[in-house]
Amino acid sequence: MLIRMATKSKTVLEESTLARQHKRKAESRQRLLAAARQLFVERGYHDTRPQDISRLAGVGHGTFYLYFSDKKACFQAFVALTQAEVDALIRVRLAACKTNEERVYGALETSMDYVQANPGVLKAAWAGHQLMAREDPQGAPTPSISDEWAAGWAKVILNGQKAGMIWQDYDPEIIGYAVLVVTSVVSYGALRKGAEREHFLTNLTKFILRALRAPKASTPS
Amino acid sequence: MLIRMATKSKTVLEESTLARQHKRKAESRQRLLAAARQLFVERGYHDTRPQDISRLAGVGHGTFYLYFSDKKACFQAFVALTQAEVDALIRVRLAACKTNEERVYGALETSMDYVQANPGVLKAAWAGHQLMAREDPQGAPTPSISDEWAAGWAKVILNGQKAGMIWQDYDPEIIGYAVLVVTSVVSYGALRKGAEREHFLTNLTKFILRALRAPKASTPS
Amino acid sequence: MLIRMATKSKTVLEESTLARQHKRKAESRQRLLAAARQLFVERGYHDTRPQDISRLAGVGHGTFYLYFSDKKACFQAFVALTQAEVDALIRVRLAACKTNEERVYGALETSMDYVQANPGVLKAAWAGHQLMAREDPQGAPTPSISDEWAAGWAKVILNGQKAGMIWQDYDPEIIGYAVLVVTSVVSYGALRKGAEREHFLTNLTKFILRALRAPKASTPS
Amino acid sequence: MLIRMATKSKTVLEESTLARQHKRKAESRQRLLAAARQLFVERGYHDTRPQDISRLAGVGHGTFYLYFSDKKACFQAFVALTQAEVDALIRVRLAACKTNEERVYGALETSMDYVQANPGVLKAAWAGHQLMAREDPQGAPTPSISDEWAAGWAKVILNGQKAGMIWQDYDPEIIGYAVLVVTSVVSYGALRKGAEREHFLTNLTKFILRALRAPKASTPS
DNA sequence: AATGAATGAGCCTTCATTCAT
DNA sequence: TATGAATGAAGGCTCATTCAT
Repeated sequence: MLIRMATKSKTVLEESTLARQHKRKAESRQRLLAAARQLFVERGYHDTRPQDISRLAGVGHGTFYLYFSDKKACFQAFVALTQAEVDALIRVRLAACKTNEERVYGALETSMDYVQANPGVLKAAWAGHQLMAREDPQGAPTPSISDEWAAGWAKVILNGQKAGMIWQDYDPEIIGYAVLVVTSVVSYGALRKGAEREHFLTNLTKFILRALRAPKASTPS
Repeated sequence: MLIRMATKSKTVLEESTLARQHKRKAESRQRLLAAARQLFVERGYHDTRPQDISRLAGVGHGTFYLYFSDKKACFQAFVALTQAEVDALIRVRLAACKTNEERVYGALETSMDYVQANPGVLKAAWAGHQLMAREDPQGAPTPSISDEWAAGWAKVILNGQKAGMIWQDYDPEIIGYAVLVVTSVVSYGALRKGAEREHFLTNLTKFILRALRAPKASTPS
Repeated sequence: MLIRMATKSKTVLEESTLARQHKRKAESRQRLLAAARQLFVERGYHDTRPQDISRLAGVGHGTFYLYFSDKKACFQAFVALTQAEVDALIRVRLAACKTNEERVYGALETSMDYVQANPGVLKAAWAGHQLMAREDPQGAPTPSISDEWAAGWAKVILNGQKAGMIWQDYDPEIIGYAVLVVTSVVSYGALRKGAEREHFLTNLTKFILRALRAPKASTPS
Repeated sequence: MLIRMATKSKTVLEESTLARQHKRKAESRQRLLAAARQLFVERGYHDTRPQDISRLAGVGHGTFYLYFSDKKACFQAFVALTQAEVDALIRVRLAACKTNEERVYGALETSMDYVQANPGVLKAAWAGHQLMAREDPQGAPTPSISDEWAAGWAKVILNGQKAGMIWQDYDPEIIGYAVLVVTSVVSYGALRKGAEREHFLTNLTKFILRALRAPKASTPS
């Protein structure tokens, strides 16, 4: 009995030790990623050193390389994280939308919310991503953040066309890309000239909707 | 006699030397800029070294610093050159336009022509420009290429509004930026999927015009 | 009762634990040494990290330092082990030899057997040993593997001289070293050009014996 | 006339400038190689840093990489230099030899002279060379110093066999290697125990000659 | 004006070792 | 005893810039 208890307690101890280590490990990665995000945003890819990230994260230099094989790998993790965050937000928002108006407005507003809550993050992720592509032409052609989103818009447009809501003569892929680009204006221009959020959003939403909407309703008159 | 000859020949020599030097000086700068453009486009800002530019230009390493105080200065010269080129082309084209349709289509076509004639140049100038801005936050806030163009579109839009051709509820600055961004799609997406030039151009032109054009209902009064 | 049981079981537990611990301790050291040998041979001293050794041995990184104070200490343990192995084999073989012919042939064959059974081990031990010597000039002047073996040959030669079998004008130490070096050829050149073992061995044996054996003319008197 | 003089003097100036630069360039390489030799010998390959070499040579850190693409490349240059030096010395010496006795003795003496004049150099070149081989298994299989020399001995032996001076039952390649290894003893053991040069040389020469010489002359008696 | 050898601060990365558990 | 996350000094190398000619 005692033996079993001892054995068990030992096991418990080991487990808790392991658990604590795992927790610590996970924490370190989190802190590194948070620091990386901050610095990549503030200084850009080339002016951020692994050392800086480590110091800001409060860990040793070498620890960085326990979690990322590379400076590049760290950046890609940052990009992936950002992409996943925005993607999740938009997905949630769009799920509740029924009309294209709502979709466009929702996507724009969600992006803008994210941009305002995380100033510069989307811009940094986007800009750095372009660099990566050039530097490593034969490396795994990291699927661009934008490509997936543009494809999403293309699908929305195609559905709109089938329903007669969107001009039939559009090429969904091209226009999908155009819509994406307009929505991306929020990540660059949001805070310029103190343009107010509402004003900004309304203008862009109208712009897109008017460009898309087929003159069906207006024809029958 | 000997003196006069010497004097004269010296003067002549100096003149021709100076002339040649000026010519040579201008030539060297040209060649450096041409080399810089090629390399900045092919490799991007960070992966292009002054030494590479000099070698490609066929001049000594040190010569680079006779014409540019800095690597950064060289890049800015490249950006300014590119901007001036495109600007001139568009200006010429738009001068002959009478309707907004023509203006939009003309601007898009001119940009696309430039992009196809100089693949990657606009993209490189744009991308690198963003880097500069971050790296030197207090330095002369280099006027963005895009800002001027966006302002141009804003003016076009304002005029259109006065003439009742464009929705009155648009903020010219914001929509000017949106139009610019859509036109910039040509510099990124032009060659994707072998989309044919005509197809691409038509789609984007329609997109912009439909977004801008006010319904006839609003014209009367 | 409970106490006694507890006490007894505790004692039992301790004993078995201790026993197991000892066994485990010995096992861990063995496994580390085996892993170290493999890696030192495959990659050489500088390209083998304690972490690699630990992983290959299937123990934690820190465990390495429970058994070796140092990476260097681990290497020296490996060298000592290798030396001991070969030494034991040769000692056994020579014990049964009566003539110098047998001794030379036996030593060569034993070395070659070892080299073929453990490819690269002797070479690695030898090469690494040289490094150690240079890196730690004031440290305990690790007795060279070769020095002891050379001394062994010197003794053999001296005996041969006394018996009139070996040239009297040889300096046993120098020639001992020469013999050793020739025998060491097997560890470098054994597998070159697929030279057959027999051929190789015969050549080297003849070479050494002819160099050593005194002419019969000098025997009488 | 004056013009031509001016032109000419300019040309002369340019030439002398180029010449001086070339000279300076050559000098830097020389100094770097000399420093590299000293440090590789004193500390071995792994404990010598490019920085150390540069500092000892009296040039900047980066200058090192103007002359050697790599630390490894620098070491290989050192090895090649050493090999060339010894090779030239031996070649000169052997050219004047008529008998094998002279050849063996000459080669040994030359090597020993070199070793005494440049203590440790041969040893360092040899030892480091072995490391290189392991570290870069697929790299250009740098022809070993020893392989060429062994081949040289093999040729000597073959000729000796044709002339009936050397045992017919030897495989020239194997025995060539054995002879080389014995001669290499001088680079390792020369200064051990203060063995006197003459004594050492004589012993090794006898050893080799007795191993090689066929008992022709002694048969007819 | 032109050259190109020289410079050295600074970057990314590795790895032998420690220590909290 | 055993673990493995954490450490940070040190290494090899790059490249924007200077300077003697």
